[in-house]
Parts: sequence; C-alpha cells; structure tokens
Amino acid sequence: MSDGQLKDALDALKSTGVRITPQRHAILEYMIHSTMHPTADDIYRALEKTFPNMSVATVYNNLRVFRKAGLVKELTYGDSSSRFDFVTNDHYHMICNDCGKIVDFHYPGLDEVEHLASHVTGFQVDYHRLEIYGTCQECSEKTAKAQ
Amino acid sequence: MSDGQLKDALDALKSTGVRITPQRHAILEYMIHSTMHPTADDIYRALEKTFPNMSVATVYNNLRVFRKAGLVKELTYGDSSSRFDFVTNDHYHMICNDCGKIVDFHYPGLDEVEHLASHVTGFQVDYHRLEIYGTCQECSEKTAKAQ
DNA sequence: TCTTATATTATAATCGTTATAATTAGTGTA
DNA sequence: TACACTAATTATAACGATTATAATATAAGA
Repeated sequence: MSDGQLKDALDALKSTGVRITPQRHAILEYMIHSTMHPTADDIYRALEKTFPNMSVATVYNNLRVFRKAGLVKELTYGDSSSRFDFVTNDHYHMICNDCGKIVDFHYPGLDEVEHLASHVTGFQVDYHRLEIYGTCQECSEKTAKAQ
Repeated sequence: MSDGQLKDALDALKSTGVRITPQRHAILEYMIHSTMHPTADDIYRALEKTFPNMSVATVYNNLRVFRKAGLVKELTYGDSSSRFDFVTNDHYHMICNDCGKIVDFHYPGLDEVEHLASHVTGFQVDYHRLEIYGTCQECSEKTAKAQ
C-alpha cells in the first residue's frame, strides 16, 4: 500500500504540472517509508549515498513543493529544525514545555472540525495539526521535589 | 478583566518563585492587550520607548519563562519568526499553504481531547494548538485560472 | 531529437534565536 | 531600611536553519 501512496502522490504532482525528477521521487519515497518525522537534513543525509551531488536546497525546495500540494505537512518547533510528515491522518503530539519531550497520542475524528472550517472559510482543506502542550509527568515530579 | 488577567498571571509566576521585574510586567501587559499575535521583535520594538536599554534576549528569555509557566503559547511557522499568544481558549487558525494567509476560525469544545490526552499520558495540560492547512479561496481560483 | 521552461547544484547570505560574561536589581531577612 | 544572595538583564558574539543567487543540467512535450 505504500507503493500505492507513492504512485498517488506522483500522479497528484504530475497533474498539477510539477515535474517528476529522481530527487523528488526519492524524497517522497523516503517520506512514505520513514517511521519517524525527519528533518530536511535527515532526508539529505539519508539520500546522499544515492545522490552524492544533491544539494540541501533541493530537499528544502521540494518539501515546500510537496507541502503546497498537500502531500506533506511541516511541524515547526521554536528551538530546532522543522520536521516533515507524509500526510496521513493518524496521531497527534503532546509536547512538554519544560524538557521538550514529544509523546504520540491517538485521537480519532477531528474530521468534523475540518469540514466546518472548510465550509465557513472557503478553504480547500488538506490536513490539520493538533498539538497539546503542558508538563510531562517526569518534569512535574522534578518540580514538586525541588520545592 | 484584562487587569484581572495580568494580576492572575503575575501571581502565578510569583508562586513558582519567578521574580517580577518591570520588563516582565510590561511584556505580560503588552501580550494581554495586544490583539494580533506579536513576534518577539514586535514586543521589543513596542517596549523600547519605555525600556530604551532592554535587550531582545530579555524578550526571548521571558517569553520562554511564560511559556513554561503555561501563560503564553508559541506559534511557530517554517518561514518566519515565532508568534506568541497569551493563553486564552478562543480561536484557531487556518493557514494557506500557498500564500501563507492566516484566517481565524472559531470552534468550541476540544476540552474533551485535552482531558483524554492528560489521562492517557500523565501530562499536566496547559493548552493546545490546532491549525488547519489547505488552500484559500483566492489561491484556488488563481490556480484554476492558470490552467 | 530538439527546445524550452523548470529543477538542481554550489555557494553565499540572511536573520531568528541562543550563549556568554559582566553588571544590575528583586526579594527575603535582620 | 540596609544587606546579602541569587536571579535577571544587558550587550555582544556566535550559531545554525533556511533562503537567495547564478550557472548548469534535465524533464517532457513537440
């Protein structure tokens, strides 16, 4: 089914007039098969064996192309590089404001929110991003002890 | 009621051993009264009449202090500075992947998600961030015309 | 195959954010 | 109120992620 995802993604790009280059093919393939949310540099380093001459700029440029096409979502954090996810509706993130830890969290059914939002604003919705911020258990306990 | 918010915020800080400085007071006050989500530099420039010697680092440091205290949320985007919001549960954002436009969108009741998340992960939840990405009406029409 | 616009490469530049060290100033206590 | 101690601020330098630029290479339709 990953192959189907790749083919669908390539078709979607092609249909909007975006050229399919070996680099784009490889980046998309990597995104689909990667389990953890890679940074642009992660992708660059993973592909430099296959494309020794590829530039980091190419990775950034294409991630932006994919994002505009609604194929990839960008997760930005204040203190480090952006991370990129191939768009599938699966899980959300909980983030500790103290230590920065990221914990996955499953929750179904924000589709209703997407639909309402689309209806009200006229947006053609591609995906959403939900993050819940707070203090993780370890940091809570550390603070409690310190006082 | 803004005054109450400020007082509550200052009390919350004090109770965790954070010192109240004139700069912190002013930054918080500015955050509470500002209608549009300011960047660190916006805050810096707004306060430099009152604090001609204040450093940008002070703004960044204190925004992080406030964020850790759950008073302020940081909205990060790939292509520009972070924006900061005083935490109140009101609206979400829709973001155009093409032109970057940000449109406010109202939706009540993600409290349930927060509660479940807290229960499952042990986090003490402060706030959440929800953003919906897609293509705005203008950009959709532009693309349709171009083809 | 040829043509042309688009993509890639290599590199330099930008700019938001953080680190550092010295100085200043809150806040609890006497 | 004055003191002492620790935390906060300032000024500046450094870092690093991302983008801009110009030259070269290449995808894809004719």
